Amino acid sequence: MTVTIKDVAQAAGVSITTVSRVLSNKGSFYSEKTARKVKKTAEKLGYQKNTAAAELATQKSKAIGVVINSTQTNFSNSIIEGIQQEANEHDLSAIIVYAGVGDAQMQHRAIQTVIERSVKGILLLSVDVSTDDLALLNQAQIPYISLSQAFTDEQISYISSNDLEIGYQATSYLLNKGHRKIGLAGIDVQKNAMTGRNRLAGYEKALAEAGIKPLKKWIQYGDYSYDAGIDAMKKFGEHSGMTAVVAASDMVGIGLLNQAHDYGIAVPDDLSIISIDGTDLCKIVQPQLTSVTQAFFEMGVEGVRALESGRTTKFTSIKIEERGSVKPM
Amino acid sequence: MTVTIKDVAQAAGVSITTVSRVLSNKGSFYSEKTARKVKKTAEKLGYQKNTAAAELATQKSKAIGVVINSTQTNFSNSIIEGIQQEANEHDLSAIIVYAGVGDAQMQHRAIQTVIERSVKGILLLSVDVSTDDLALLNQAQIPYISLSQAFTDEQISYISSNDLEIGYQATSYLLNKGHRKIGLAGIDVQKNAMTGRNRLAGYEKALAEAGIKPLKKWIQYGDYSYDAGIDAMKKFGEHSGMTAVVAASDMVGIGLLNQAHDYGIAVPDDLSIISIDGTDLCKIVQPQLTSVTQAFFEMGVEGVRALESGRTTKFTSIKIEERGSVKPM
DNA sequence: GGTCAAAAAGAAAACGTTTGCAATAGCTAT
DNA sequence: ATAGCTATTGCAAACGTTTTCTTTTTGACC
Repeated sequence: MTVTIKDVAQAAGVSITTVSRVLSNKGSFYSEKTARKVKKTAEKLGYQKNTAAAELATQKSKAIGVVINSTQTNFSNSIIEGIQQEANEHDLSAIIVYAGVGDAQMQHRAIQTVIERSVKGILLLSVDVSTDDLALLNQAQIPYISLSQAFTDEQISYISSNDLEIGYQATSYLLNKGHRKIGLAGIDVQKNAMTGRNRLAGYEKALAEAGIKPLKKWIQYGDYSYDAGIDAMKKFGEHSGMTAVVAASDMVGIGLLNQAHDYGIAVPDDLSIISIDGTDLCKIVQPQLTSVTQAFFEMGVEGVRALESGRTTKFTSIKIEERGSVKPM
Repeated sequence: MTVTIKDVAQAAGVSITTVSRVLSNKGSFYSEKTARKVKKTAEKLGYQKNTAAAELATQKSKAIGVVINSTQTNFSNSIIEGIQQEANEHDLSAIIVYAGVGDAQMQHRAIQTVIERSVKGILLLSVDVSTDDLALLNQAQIPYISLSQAFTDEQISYISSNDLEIGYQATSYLLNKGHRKIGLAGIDVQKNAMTGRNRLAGYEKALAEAGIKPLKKWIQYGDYSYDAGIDAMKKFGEHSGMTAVVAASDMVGIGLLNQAHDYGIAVPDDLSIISIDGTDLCKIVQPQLTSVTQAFFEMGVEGVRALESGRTTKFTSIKIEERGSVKPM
């Protein structure tokens, strides 16, 4: 029923070898004339390549697997776009599979799926790799890279922002604006990924350098979500005495913003907020959120490049974008 | 290097047939004892199935292809989650390919990619199918369904909201609240998809039933984006006389909201806004946006069900969610 | 026209599964 | 013990490509 290379060969009056060579552009093993003929009949017959067969024959895949944790989706789109663009460049296709949210079993299964498709490399998007996952990954002999999250475990390569630097710069920025009582909201320090712990370390470092010891209540943990922002603000309370907060993500920043609004705390007049991520969300709230912006698109691009060229551990750039949510003391 | 079914067979002292049957759970063609033995050796050797080979042999795929237009990404996540959940249910995996934004060639190529992987079905997410795409799709003999967008072309099955009804209900809701001068912002009526035209028709129908003929300037076209919302509000101007607007999407709604804010127009006191989509974005702006909420997750679920069961054209439910952006006259 | 190298084309094996069919082993009923 | 089952196992072909190795064709040169 489906038309194969064989049908094309027959119709064009050549061997399947020739058809294969023409259709996969294998240099100059054929004449221009036959090439034209083959291409035309292929077109006419509506031939579609069978990737499964090709990959089986060549023993290599033209696909990269992307495993994505669907929780923090507001920046993963940018990463995926970066991946997609660079993949196109290398004539690769991306197979994206969702790992659910916080479901260890589903996540394991997602990894399994891409491995079984014997992709040439795996990109892990905000995936909190477990020991089991790691074992599976290593056994499969397929290169993999974590995107946007760093791990202590030496064997996990990653491409991400330098989270310590993020925490440090965000906090320093506020210090430079004259703030002294600075909070940190929404970070998660329980995960395998180092993200939360590193940002916290950066925050503490900047504060320490300024001779400030943060009160315990200045630091509110959470899962980077909008609700975590709301909760953090509630924990801070209406009269915290704090003048500025570093939000662990844009969503946390917005949660903070809205709860502050409910409390009648004006941003940035009464409270300054700087959020981490710098996605488009920052621009659609009022006031717009000043942010430490990460280079998500670039992470995607660099991810596939690293897969192509061998492993690399690398930080992507960050920059502070000033909008309207921070005011000097 | 990679361990195959053959290695497992050898190590376990059985034929590859038996291994194949055990590992793919083919009923009771083997004894419990051998099954255990095979499974154990497979595990020990770190065997991973080669999906390409399996799909080639069975002539059928356990994957569905999802082609997604990356523009309107704020609701596609929900759809994808629905797809993913239902796919898991059916032991299917989803291959997601991005079609870029408004790049006809890249879109065509994305469709090509999933076809070449001979998936068992294709889901098109907010893809504005062109004539060329359609030809390709039809020729491939693979069932496909458009999600979230309907087309006039009879041959394109779709699962989406009833856009006429959306426009009608949104407008009627405002009419019931006593509004008379009602605008419509951000719709696109140029595309192949009927979305924009249907919503416009619903809007006009509701107005007509109330005996109102909309002024030309009440209707502002756009591409469903945040900027389209900003632009629309600018076109409306500071003194439009309108008391309510239907926004073509949440992003448009937020654009409207912010530009209104800049003009010193209070929402909902001076202007009511109802937006179409009802994603989480509605809840993170101030005031929260009242919306006609679409069942995106359900679209995803129904999409893979339809692919499993044969084609269906079907509308998913919509409902109005009252939040803070509409006020009775 | 004959020689020879280069270019073009083809035959066949290989990739790792699944599966129809054949073969064997293990029973039960005689 | 034997025929006749059934439950289990194995052989070998098939899936649609790619690629190595051979063979054929072409055409440039004398």
